[in-house]
Amino acid sequence: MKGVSSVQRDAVGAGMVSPRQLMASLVAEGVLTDPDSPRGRLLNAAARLFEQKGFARTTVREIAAEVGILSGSIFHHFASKEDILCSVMQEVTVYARARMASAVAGADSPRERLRACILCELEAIHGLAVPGFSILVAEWRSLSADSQRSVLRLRDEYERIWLETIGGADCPGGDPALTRRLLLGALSHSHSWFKPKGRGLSLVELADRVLLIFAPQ
Amino acid sequence: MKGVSSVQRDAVGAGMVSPRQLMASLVAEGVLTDPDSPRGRLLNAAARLFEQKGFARTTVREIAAEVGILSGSIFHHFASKEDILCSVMQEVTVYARARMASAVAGADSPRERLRACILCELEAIHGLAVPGFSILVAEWRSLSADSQRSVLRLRDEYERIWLETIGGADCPGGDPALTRRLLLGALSHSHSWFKPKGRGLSLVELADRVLLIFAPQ
DNA sequence: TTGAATACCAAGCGCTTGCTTGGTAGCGTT
DNA sequence: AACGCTACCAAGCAAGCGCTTGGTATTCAA
Repeated sequence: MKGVSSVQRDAVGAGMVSPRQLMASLVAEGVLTDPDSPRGRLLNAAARLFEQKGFARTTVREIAAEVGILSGSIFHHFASKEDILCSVMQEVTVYARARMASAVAGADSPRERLRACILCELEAIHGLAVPGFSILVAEWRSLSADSQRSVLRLRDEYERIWLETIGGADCPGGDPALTRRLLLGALSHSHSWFKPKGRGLSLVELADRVLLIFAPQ
Repeated sequence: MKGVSSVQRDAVGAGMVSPRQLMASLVAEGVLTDPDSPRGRLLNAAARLFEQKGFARTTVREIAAEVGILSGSIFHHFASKEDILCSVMQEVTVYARARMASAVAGADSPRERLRACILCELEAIHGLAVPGFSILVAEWRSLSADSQRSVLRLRDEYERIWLETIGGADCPGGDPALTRRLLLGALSHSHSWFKPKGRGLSLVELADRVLLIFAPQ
């Protein structure tokens, strides 16, 4: 059981399986691409670039260069550039869903579960836990309608966890779907202003502030 | 005084100057481009296209075709494609700022002022009042650092109004800057899910729900 | 030993892109 | 009548793009 005694854990993961363990089991299940395979390395490089510069401003030549191959060789692994984006989003969604399920499972009270959801998504958005997560919101329009559907299908359970958690906590308004949408907007926008370094808020503090607004005690 | 008796007003504008009047006075001041001039028509067409398909997926040929000229002729009005985006953002910011100032001036209590801000921004985001507003958030990264600065300078007063209004209402947390950031995220994300038609929420109802969360009575 | 599969290279095709250049038509001023 | 200004056209350039094609090295099972 290597990796269990890993020193650094992210805040949500305390008491849960390690990120590495989680990913390894998902790879073993066959629902996630092995990050050490050629395809996996391409997906990671693409995710990083899409997050940094956006989909349209990233070229296949850059993605290829990032893993040390020529641009044409990419198309032995993906049908098109959009296929790369779609695959990145699918992988990110699968991993984020597993992480979210694990996060709420480790929380006891309804309010603690909501806190775990918020923190889990914040960590995903800021690349601490799920590299490429912010692409899901930022580059949604770059995806064809068909690809959008394929990602949405994977995202369903992720959102179901959210809705049940919000429904369990007593949030004002009594409309979990609306609360979720406002929360998603508020949290994902933090990607463009939150700086973890410095004397400002930490991610955990931010999560608590958000919790205080959306589920006042 | 043509246009004053305009039948349709947006919700925030009740009792205020009409959108046409406001824009006309800003044009007269020289801070806004006349929408009937060649440059103004190009800016409007570009704003519409950037909003629909995004900056990167819009070509200068499409913008030109929208106003019935050839692509090369665009560059007698703008230095580059990015200059078009920057100009759109500047114009949008100037107009939105004037509208926001007018909105809070028409509200009496601190809480009403916050409500007016929220509704005003919602109407802007959904293109009912300020076409192209959503570009400010969606395409921010498409702008060079210099252009970002030039837009930020114009945006300062807009954000100042927000911060003072939030500071005046008693929002939980006691951190107007954080509240503003969460609000901006929540409101601008509504662009991707809110459908005004149908039996769902209206924009005014949405504003009230948001107000209830961010400034509970 | 052969054959199939995987992963990649080398070269470049066809197309689109933002943008340039040189010239012209119309209009108002002097 | 001559000038200058604005607005635009016609044509196309250079660069960059996603992607294709034909071939090669390596691996591994039969």
